[in-house]
Amino acid sequence: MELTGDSPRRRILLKDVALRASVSGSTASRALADDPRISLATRLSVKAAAAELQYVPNAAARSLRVRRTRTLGLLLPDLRDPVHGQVASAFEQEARQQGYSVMVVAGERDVVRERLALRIFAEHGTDGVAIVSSVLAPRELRERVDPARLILVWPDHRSLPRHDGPPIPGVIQTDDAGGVRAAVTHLVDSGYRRIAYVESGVRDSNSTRAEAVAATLRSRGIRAPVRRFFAAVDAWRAPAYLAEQIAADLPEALVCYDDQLALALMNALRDLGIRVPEDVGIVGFDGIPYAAMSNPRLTTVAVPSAEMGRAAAASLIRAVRDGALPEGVVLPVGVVVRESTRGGPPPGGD
Amino acid sequence: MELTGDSPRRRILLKDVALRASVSGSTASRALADDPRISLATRLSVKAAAAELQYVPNAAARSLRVRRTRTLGLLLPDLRDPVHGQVASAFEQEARQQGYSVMVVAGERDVVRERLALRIFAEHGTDGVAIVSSVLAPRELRERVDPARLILVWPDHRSLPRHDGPPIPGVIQTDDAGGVRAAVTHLVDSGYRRIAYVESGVRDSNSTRAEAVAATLRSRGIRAPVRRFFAAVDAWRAPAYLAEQIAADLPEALVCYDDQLALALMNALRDLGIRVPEDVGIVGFDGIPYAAMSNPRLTTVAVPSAEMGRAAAASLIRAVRDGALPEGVVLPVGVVVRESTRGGPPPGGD
DNA sequence: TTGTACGCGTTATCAT
DNA sequence: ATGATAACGCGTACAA
Repeated sequence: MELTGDSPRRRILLKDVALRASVSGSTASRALADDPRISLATRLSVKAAAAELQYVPNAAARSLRVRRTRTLGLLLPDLRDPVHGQVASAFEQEARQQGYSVMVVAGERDVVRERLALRIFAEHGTDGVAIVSSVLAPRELRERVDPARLILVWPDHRSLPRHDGPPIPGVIQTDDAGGVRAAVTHLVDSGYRRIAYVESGVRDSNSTRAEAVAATLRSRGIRAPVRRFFAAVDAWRAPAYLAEQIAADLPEALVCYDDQLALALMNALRDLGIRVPEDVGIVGFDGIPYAAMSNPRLTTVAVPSAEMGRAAAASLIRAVRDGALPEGVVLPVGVVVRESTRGGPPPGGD
Repeated sequence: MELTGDSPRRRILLKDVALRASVSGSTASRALADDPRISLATRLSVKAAAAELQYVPNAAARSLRVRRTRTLGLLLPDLRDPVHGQVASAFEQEARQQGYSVMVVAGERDVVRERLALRIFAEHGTDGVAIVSSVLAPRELRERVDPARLILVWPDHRSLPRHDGPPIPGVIQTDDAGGVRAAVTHLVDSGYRRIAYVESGVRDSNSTRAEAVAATLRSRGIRAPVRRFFAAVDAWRAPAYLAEQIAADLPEALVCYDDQLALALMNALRDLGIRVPEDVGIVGFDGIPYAAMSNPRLTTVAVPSAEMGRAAAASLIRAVRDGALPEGVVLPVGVVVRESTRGGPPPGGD
């Protein structure tokens, strides 16, 4: 069976290229890898042959040999919300620029799905994995994934040491507490006193923010306990009930778990005839683009989501290359004062 | 070298499992695959061994053999915007539920990057690929990717036959023109006459919408040519200049390329003292969640983004399984009337 | 500078 | 019902 049996577009193999360039398979392989031991002439002719035949190397075969896939695993809670979309986007972009592909899995804040994701990554032999705000404990993560090839993108998390210690290798953190502190300081400086926090779900990041609100108020000598409202995880879809609760005992300002919730709440409060910021000040968290376009524009604690994704990919690739975790990073988080709180700039800014 | 040489966590192989269960490699393989020829007893004992050893199969080796990767490629323009985030999310979710992993690449509306993506998919041997609104022509796509394993998620696109013909196999379309028609009809019925379209970039989907606006107005006997404003691709980031242009010759209503642009414009017009909908009506496109939370809430043409992603994954998997493209799909697109146009419901609805 | 031969871990064919 | 063996496509140690 010679050249005859080429049925509908058989896949081109390395040996086809080699044959065409009249060299051996190994030479072809080396030529394509720009091995300096191969003469420039043959290198060129092999590449020409590869181009003509539209040769595409088989990643499976290659990774079976070299034990690397040039693939990264990215596990995050959800691709829908702007923050994680931004993180994923930046991660993928950085990875692609460095020659890595990325396999994404949305864990949906579900333990089972997250474990499954890790298994999938293991099966596919991703060179490294990055995990964004998982519900699995860091400890379990490091058990299931080679810790030397694992980057954690973690908001200021309770189960990790506080950010004011040294950065933890392989961990990208954000100074959530610092951001909240700045926001609450802004509120207090603007004369707000009766400040409430609107919680969301039961995630750790929520507690961090709640505690930061309370701590800052305490440090400013405001003794009344901070009022807390509880929103379901997806409350932003149907915030009417929550808005009513809040309206029934309206504080002077609301610090919300995130921008989605803040925007939804602002929207629902409007239906109740409550004006922002005249009747109540509102502060969000995340700094999504829509926070800058709402009416009134939302004062928020802005997190560098794109930088988180980029840094995660960059760190992960370095970890893969060096075989050791790079320095951890703590990214700054700051308040952006807009129109939903008093003391901000006059309308028209931003 | 017996059991001694197990240096830092050697990876567990199938033969380790086989050894532990005292069967051959082939039996182990079959047992794990639930091959009925293997006795139930050995099947169980093999699985037990695999579990104890935490065996994880090597996908590279497997796909080298079986020529399938249980991996899907997803190429889309951008993971940042809500629409594609939604599509990606639904795609990944459906794929995962059916046992497939997904490799995403953002093409960023760049020809080179899109071609690179296709090559990456080819190298990794994805079982199929889905392409969302690419800038590459369908023709080129079908040249570079096996057309029997290629799903196109295509808004009502000029280079494809119109949606009112039969659906095209392997293509998920949306009835963009129909949606725009409904929106413009709503405007005309509400008394709007001088209607302008705000374009974005030079993409085909833009033309489809622009033409649909014009055609609908014509069919309603409005003879004045529709005024067109031109926004750069990323105009929503800095819409002030565009807003000034529009304000200088204010039409009665604006139909915008998409919601982001509409929201940004509404925001910028506000700075110019122009009220919506009193001074000008605004219609968006996409139906992103924030359109429902703006002030005033945005009237928009809603596209079923999640369903697009889900359908794409489902179709692709069927294509992979059956070796042939499933029926095409045309998804409905409808106008959602809110507060940014007159004739909508009174404030408080939605 | 280039070619030969082997092995990566798995599944499938063929024998038993 | 199970085992031995070959093959998937590539990279590389070794030989020439």
